[in-house]
Amino acid sequence: MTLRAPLPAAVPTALRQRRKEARPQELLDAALDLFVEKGFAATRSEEVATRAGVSKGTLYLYYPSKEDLLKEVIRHNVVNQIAEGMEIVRAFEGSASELLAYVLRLWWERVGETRASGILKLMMSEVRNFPEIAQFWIDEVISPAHRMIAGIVERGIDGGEFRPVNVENAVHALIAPLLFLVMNKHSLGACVASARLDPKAVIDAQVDLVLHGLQTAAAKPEALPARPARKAAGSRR
Amino acid sequence: MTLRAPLPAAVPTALRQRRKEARPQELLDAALDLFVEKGFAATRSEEVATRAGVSKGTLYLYYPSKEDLLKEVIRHNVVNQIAEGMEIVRAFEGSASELLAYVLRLWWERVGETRASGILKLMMSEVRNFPEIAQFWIDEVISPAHRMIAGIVERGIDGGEFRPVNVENAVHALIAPLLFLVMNKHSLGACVASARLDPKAVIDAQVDLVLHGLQTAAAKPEALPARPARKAAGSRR
Amino acid sequence: MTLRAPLPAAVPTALRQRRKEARPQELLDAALDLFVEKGFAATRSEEVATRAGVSKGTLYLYYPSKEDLLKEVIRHNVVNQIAEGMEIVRAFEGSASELLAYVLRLWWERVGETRASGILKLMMSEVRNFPEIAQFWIDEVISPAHRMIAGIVERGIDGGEFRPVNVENAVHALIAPLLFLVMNKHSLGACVASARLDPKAVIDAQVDLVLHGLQTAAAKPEALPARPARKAAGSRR
Amino acid sequence: MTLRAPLPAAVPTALRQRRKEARPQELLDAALDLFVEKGFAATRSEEVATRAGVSKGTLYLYYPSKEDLLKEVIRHNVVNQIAEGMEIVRAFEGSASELLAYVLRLWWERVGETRASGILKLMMSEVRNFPEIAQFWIDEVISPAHRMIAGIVERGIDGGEFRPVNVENAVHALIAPLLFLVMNKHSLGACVASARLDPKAVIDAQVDLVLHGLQTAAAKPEALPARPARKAAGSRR
DNA sequence: TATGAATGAGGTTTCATTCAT
DNA sequence: CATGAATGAAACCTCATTCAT
Repeated sequence: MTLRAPLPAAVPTALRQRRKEARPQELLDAALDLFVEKGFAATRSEEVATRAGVSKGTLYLYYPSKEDLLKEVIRHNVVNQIAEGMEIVRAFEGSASELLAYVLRLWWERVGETRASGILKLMMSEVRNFPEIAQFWIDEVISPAHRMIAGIVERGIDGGEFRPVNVENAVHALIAPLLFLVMNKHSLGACVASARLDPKAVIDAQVDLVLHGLQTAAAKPEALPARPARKAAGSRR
Repeated sequence: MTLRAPLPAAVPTALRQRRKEARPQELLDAALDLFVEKGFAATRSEEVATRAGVSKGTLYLYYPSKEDLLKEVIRHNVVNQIAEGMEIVRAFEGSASELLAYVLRLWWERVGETRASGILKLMMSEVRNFPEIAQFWIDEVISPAHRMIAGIVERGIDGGEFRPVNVENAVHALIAPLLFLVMNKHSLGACVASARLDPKAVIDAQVDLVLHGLQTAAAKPEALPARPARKAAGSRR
Repeated sequence: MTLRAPLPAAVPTALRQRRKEARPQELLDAALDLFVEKGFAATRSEEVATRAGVSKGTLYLYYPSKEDLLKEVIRHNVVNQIAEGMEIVRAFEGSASELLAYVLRLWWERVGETRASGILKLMMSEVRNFPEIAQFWIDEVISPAHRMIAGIVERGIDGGEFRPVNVENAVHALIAPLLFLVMNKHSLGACVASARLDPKAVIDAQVDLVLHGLQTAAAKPEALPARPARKAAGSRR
Repeated sequence: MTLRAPLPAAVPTALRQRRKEARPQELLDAALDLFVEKGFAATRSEEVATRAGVSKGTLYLYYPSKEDLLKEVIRHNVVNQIAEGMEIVRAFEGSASELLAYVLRLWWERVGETRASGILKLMMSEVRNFPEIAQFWIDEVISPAHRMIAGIVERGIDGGEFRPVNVENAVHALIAPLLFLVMNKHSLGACVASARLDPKAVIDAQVDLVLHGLQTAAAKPEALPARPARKAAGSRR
């Protein structure tokens, strides 16, 4: 929670200009962090301003109300996350198993590890107070993401690589651990060091497990080409 | 989420007595529902009182502050959930696969479907504001639950029924969809009908998938004795 | 601007009860005084509360917003002022001249001299900011009052006591000085002692003048039976 | 109340020059309009600037504070209104009745109909918040105006044209309807079309009525030479 | 015990004013 | 001179908590 010191009296033009243009982004970032950390209602708008290095009044120069700020935070952190993913999926040439493993890991690097992952927690925690956001979220995030994962699973089934499972449920099984990791990162894991999970390990294990579960007997051997499956070893607790 | 009508003017003594004894439970239930629905900060203590059918002042006769109420809500909804589960696991005589399937489904019926599931969402949303709860939650819920599931997985591995996977990660893979379902139930699924998942189907699919992933080749055929594995059929979207 | 001292810690029941019932009236009175004195926008809601002897919060227990308070102030001070006047007019048995003189003087005593007269200034100053009040004001005050005065003038014309002037304009001529006195009372007259008018004298003079102007030659002599017309004397400045 | 469009990108020097010199007047006009319409406290200084076609900062280059702006608005709209009137009165050669009728009608044309009339409403509404203005207003407006009207009335009495009434009160009776019209114009009449009065008709009627009331029997017939007295006829409502 | 009127600290938002450009 | 981004005091309003009954 590094609080930036208040602006010195005189700021050179160049810097002022740069800051002005950066303001919206800085405010949105500060707001996202705080909303995720403390919840929307428990975050004071002045805190957001202070963390972004401006005064209370300045925040209201950019966003007309705290609620508008929330909506903008969501809108801003949602765009185009999916489009890019779609492209990657389309271009990928390997097996469905490889693609799934790749996509899940990539998502963690691009979203899970970044500040944007907080949006997930924010939505989980706050949608019920802002139901008009729900549909937007479904249309922009949930549906495209489902379609993308579903496409991969279908590709695997069609190519004989996966068992003919119910696609929708397989999608849930693949998405659930990502959500699990994000929630851990932004709740318990943020409070208690010992509760913190190792995301990459969990994802690898999940990929291993689910692919094992999805694959037909014939496809099994090549299951996880990228990284060797971790054996239980002594860490079993 | 039964909203009780305001008390009629004259309440027979017997009923009054009964209600008086039920007060704490009613207050805790009302508080849980509202905290889960709107978040702790966004819930007014008067709302809790009103939903429990008492006046604002009465709430403070039972709980000295809103924060104490929150803690009591959590404490109250956490006790004994685990002990019982442990007993069931110990007594179970079938295969590890059967036991896992049984435990997951049972948990959904006993917790997921009940008001108590909200505690999970509550913790996800609020721990960071009440870090002193975190350790309690870990000690009373996370650790025992992990140990319980881990015990089953280990039993399966030791008995040659499961591959020798990393137990901890397998536990996460098994728990994640439960969390996924609970979060869905209490966030998006509560706003948008079309986003609502069918929990039993998701759990079945998850059990199917993960057991497939866990089991050694030899154990495969009997995977899901209780219910037939759902085939993808035309529902694949 | 006598500020009542804050309530002592313990107030006996009887008094508490009495005060609670009196609250709305006390708040409306305080609000009226302050809105008239400083204007709506320049009056802080806490001032209203303090002048009524309660805290800020209490004000909001009775009126959900400052604007609602204003509307209630207006509504409350407008009712039934007119109905009573109508009755008096109907029952009056003397000449139209006498009735006019009587009604104008009575209005000053019943309204002009009381706190309620401030409503007039309030309306003058604030209607444009609350146009939805305008029609209410016209329907409840302006129109009935006009009809009442017009009735008297018509009675005088029909009875040959007054010249056949345009009734509507005569009404304006009769009402204007009342407004003039009210505005004086609540603006300049409230600031500068020397600017303060003697309302009764002004009304008498106005009655004298307008009746002289209205009356036919035949009716003249009895013009002002109640009080002798003031001669200019030396006070002419 | 001409709302000026925002300045085009490039303004020819000549025009810019002209505008620059006109700035103070434009700002004062905008301020007067807004203060009259919304009240001093409810008018934001940015609105004034915008209506005058300049930026917020520019306003402060001309007037050091909103309150100073108000005072300047008043001072500016008050000067010389009176001096001119005095001259007219001195030069007038007709009867006192004619002069009164002329002066009242002239005032309406020169002040009542113009933006400057708003100053009256502004004073009524705001003096109590700015008592230091009160004396200025009395000295510059009230007293001279009274003296002027009083002079005419006295001239009439001295010449045997008017009855020897109390001059001061006669002055009030003559001024009241002007105030009445101004208040109507700037309050109810500005909100509700049906409440709008016809100022010239009201003034004529008032002149008619009061002259009738003032004049001695001998002077009566010539009462209103300029315009025919309006008969009640069917318009009596 | 139960009530609900009252309180006032604290949050959201506005806006007069400043100042670097 | 003119601009408009930035400030922060101050206004409106909320709500956790108290307390007399």
